[in-house]
Amino acid sequence: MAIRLKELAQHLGLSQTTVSRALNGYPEVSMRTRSRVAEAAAHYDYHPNSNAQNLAKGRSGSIGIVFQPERKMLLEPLFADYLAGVAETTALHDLAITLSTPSSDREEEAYRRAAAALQVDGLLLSSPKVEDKRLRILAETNIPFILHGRTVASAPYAFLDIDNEGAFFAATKLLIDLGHRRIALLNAEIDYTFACHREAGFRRAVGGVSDPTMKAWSLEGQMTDEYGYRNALACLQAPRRPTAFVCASTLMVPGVMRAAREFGLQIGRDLALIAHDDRISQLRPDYFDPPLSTTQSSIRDAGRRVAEMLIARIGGAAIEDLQEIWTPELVVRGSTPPPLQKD
Amino acid sequence: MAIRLKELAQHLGLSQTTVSRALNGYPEVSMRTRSRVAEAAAHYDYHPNSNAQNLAKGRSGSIGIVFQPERKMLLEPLFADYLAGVAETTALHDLAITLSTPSSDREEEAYRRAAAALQVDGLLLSSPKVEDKRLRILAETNIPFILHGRTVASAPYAFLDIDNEGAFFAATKLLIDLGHRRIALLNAEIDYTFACHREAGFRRAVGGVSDPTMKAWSLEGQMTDEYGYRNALACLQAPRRPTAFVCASTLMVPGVMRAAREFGLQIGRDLALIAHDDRISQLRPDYFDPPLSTTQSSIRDAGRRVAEMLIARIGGAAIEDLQEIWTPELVVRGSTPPPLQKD
DNA sequence: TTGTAAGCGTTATCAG
DNA sequence: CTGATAACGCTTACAA
Repeated sequence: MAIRLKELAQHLGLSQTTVSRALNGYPEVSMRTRSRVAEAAAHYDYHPNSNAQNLAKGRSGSIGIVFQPERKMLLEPLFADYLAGVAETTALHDLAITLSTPSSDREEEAYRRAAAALQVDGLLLSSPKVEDKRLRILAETNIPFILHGRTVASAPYAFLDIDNEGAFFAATKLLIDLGHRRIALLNAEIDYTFACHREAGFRRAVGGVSDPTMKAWSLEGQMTDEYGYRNALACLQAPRRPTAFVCASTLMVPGVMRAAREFGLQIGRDLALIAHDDRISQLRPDYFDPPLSTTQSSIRDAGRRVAEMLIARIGGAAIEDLQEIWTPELVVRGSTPPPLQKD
Repeated sequence: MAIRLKELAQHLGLSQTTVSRALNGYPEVSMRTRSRVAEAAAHYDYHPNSNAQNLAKGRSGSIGIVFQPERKMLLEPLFADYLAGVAETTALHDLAITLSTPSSDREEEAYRRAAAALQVDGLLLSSPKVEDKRLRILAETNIPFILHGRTVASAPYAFLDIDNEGAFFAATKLLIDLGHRRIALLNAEIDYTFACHREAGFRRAVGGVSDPTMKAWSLEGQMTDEYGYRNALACLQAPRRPTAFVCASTLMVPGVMRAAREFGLQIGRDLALIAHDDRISQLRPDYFDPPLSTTQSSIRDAGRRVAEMLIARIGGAAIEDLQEIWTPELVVRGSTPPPLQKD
C-alpha cells in the first residue's frame, strides 16, 4: 500500500497542509522544512494521488484526442510520433489522455459530448481540412483546445502550425536556383490545409520564374510509398519529364526512387528531389542513398509543444498568445543536384 | 457549470445515496425511483465526475500503455487500429489512457514507476519479443496487465493472442494442397513471438510434404511495402523461383506485387499469394486486384477485447480465465490459383 | 426501499 | 511560516 500525504506528514511531525505546500513549491515554506519534506517524500517514495489532486483542484486531469483511424490511416506513422510527443508532455504534467474514436457519422457528437461531460480539460485537434466543422462546434462551447495546423475559421483560435507555404516556397526556390525548370510537386491530399499551403508555396516559387520553358506538375495523393511511386511514375511518363521533385513527405520517397529507377534514372544524379521531413523515428533522411535534401520540422516536438500550449490555455492563457508558426529548416544534402546538361 | 449529484438529488427530493444507487444499477432501488432518476439525469444532462468516482472507489481510472515509437512498437498502422480498439473499450468504461514514452534505455524504469506510483490501474503490453524482460519486471510487482501476444515466461500471465502457428500452417497448407511446391514466407522480424510462431506453422506445413522437389524460402523484415518488395525480389531472382508467397501482412502486398510485375509476373495468375490481414481500416483485401486470399483477424477487435480483459483482471478475475487464443479465419479469394503447368 | 454520515486523498481558506 | 478545518463530488457502511 502506497504512502499517503497524511502519513508522510505524521512521519515528519508536520501538518498535511505544510507538506502539501512544500511539495507544490509554495513560497511561504521555510527552506529547511522544504528540504526535509523533499527528502522524506523521496525516502518513502511518496506519489500524490492524482484523482484527489484533480478533484480538489477542480479539473479532470485528462486531455482529449478524437481520432478516427478510418479517416487518417496512412498518415499514421506521423500520428504515432505526434502522439508520442503529446504523451511526453502529459506524462510530465501528470495528465492522462482520453482517446475517443467516434464512427465518422458521430464525430460532431463526440466533440459535443467531450465538452458537455467535461471528461477532459481540453482537446487537441489535428489534421484540419481547409473547411473544418470541428472548429465551429468547439467555438460554440468554451472548452479549451489547440489546433495542430490551421484552417479557415471566423473566430480566432489557438494553434501551432509550421510555415508550410514558406517551406515549400523555399524548397521549390532551391530547385529553381539550381537551374531546374521542370518541377513536380507530389503533394498530400489537397483538402488538408497543410497540403493547400504547400501548393501555394510551390506555385509562388514557380510563378516567380519568367523563363517560358518553365513547367510545373502538381499531383496529390496519400503520403505513402505507394502514392509516391504512382504519382512519380505519372510525371515521368510525360514527354518532357520533370527534372526535379518536391515531395510532401519522406514517406513517399522510396516510391519515387523506385519509379525513377524504372526509367533508368537516379535521384541525386539524373533527378533532384527534396522532401518534407517530419523527423519521424526510423526514417532518417541521411540514411537514404543519396541523403535527402529536406525541409525539416519535428512532428514529435510539435506534439510536445501543442500539449504544453493546451495546458497553458487551460490555465487561462489568451488565444492570441497561443498562436505559433514554426519555420521548417531547409537542409541541403545530396539529393538535389542541378539539372543535367542534356535535360 | 455542470450539475452535481447533490443538486440532482435535491431536484428529485431524494438523497444522494439513492440517486447514486439508482444510477449505478444497485438492485435495492424501486423501479419507480430508478426511472425517475434516469429521466432526471437525462433531463439535466448529468455526468458523474470521474475523479470523485475513482477517488471514492480507490482506483485511478486510467490504464497504461508504454510505447516507444523508435522501437516500431507495432508497425504503426497496426498500432493505430489497435489503439482505436482499446479506446473504444476505455471510453465505454470511462477510463483514460496514460501513455508513457520512455526512451529505450529507461523502459524498465517506466514499468516500475507505473507500478510504484499506481498512476494506472493496469497495463497493456503489446508486440512481445520471444524473450521479453517486461514480463519479468511486471511479475515482481502485482500490477494487473494483459499481454497482447505471447512470449516465453516462467510465471503464468494473462494474454490475448491469435493462433499464428495454426493460421500460417493453414495458409501454407492451402497452397500445398493447390499443388505449390516452391513457397516463400515473407515474415516479420523474427525476434517477435508472433513471427516466430508463424515461421513454425509454415515449417510444419512444408515439413509435411514428402515430395523431394519441395522448396521453401523464409525471409524476414519489417511489415512494409518496401520490405515486401525487397524480399519478394530476392526470392524471385532465384533460378527456380517460388510459385507462391505467404505474407505476414497485407501491408507488404503492394510491394510484392510490384516485384512480381518487374518479372512480368502477376499475382493471381502466375503466382499465388496469401497474406495475413489484421483488418485495418482502409486496406481491404477485396480492394486489391486480384482480391487477396487471407488469414484474417481484426486487430481492432483485439484491442477492444484486450482492454476488456484488463478491466476484468483489475476487477479480480483470475489469470487462468484470461488467456485467449483466437483462430484467424482463412478466406480464399482470387490471389491463390494453383501453380502454372510450366512451373 | 431510503437516508445519514463517514470516508477517499488532496488543496484552499483563514487564522495564528 | 505553520496549522485547523472545510471543501472537492462521489461511494458505501450502517441505520432506519
